[in-house]
Amino acid sequence: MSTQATPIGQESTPGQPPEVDAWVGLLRAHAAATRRFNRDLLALHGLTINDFEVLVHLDHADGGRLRRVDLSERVLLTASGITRLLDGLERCDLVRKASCAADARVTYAEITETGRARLADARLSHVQGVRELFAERYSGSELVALTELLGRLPQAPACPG
Amino acid sequence: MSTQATPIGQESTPGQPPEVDAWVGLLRAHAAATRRFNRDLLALHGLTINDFEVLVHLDHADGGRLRRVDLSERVLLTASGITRLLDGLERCDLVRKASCAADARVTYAEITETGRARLADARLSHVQGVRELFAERYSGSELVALTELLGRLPQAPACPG
DNA sequence: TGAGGGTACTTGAGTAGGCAACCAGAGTAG
DNA sequence: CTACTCTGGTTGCCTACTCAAGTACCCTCA
Repeated sequence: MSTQATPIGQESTPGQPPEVDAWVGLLRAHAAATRRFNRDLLALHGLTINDFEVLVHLDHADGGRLRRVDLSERVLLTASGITRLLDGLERCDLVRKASCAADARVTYAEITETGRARLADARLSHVQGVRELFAERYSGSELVALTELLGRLPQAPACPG
Repeated sequence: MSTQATPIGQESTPGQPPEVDAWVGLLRAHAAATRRFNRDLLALHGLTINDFEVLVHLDHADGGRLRRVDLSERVLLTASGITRLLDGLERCDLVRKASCAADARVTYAEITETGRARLADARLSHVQGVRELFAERYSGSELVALTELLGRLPQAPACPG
């Protein structure tokens, strides 16, 4: 019984404090959107959302390469998560390893030409999908507001505590 | 270079259309918050976020029971996801099966007394955690706005297309 | 120079959850 | 009653990820 009776199909979890409502909303929104995008991306381009995000970051990075640590911060995966994700991308030849002259510990992940091509391809339909989903429901200023609000939350790179 | 230089540690993915920014924000916010809550919830009460949500819904439901289908809509898991999640909860005796007289196909998930107790327990600290995280960053009206905005997204129960 | 501690990454083991294929009961339609 | 379809649910197989432990390297500081 807020401003507007929940427009949702089900009552989500009534009577909760507003913080919890927001959290549940985030959870549901993420679950729904994620599933949808993942499915599309996977079906059309054989990439998961995270694969895609990683490629985007590499593509954008200087020299098309990033240290694994930096990647893991950017996409919020653990180090091991990144290792395995990159394993997959390497097998598909979308990414290759490169070593660092200055520090033998680091292995760069470097996007390949195949990777760039695949990304360009996927970007087209994925970004399109994202834009549609969001544009259908939000005005420009609402998008800005949403982004700003969401932006306040994250930044727990790996282990906040 | 928007209204306010990205307050984030890294530039996330600059130059994207606003819809994509919002989407990336959602992804990151979810990843960060989820990891944190899941860890706490798991450490303190041996529950995942989804376990918790399921218990909440059961607790709130009429007779403490719901059909699996309905549960899966509420927490946005697939049918199989729900089955396995409930397997776990049943093993811990937090939930039990109950059959439906009117329709032999359905098996209710019914919260047990142990389940209610565990939930009450977990709720305390979890809700507290959620409230803190959100209250730290949002005013009351911002919370409402955020919830409303997020609420527009979901509702792809299983297979929208 | 060599011991201690931090950092980059990998690996082993385990969990969550998706998809596809399946079964069983429920509702029709003939 | 049989046949067909729809719906609720479970199962097999597989992927993505996490955590914890381990390896290799860097960087002190004595």
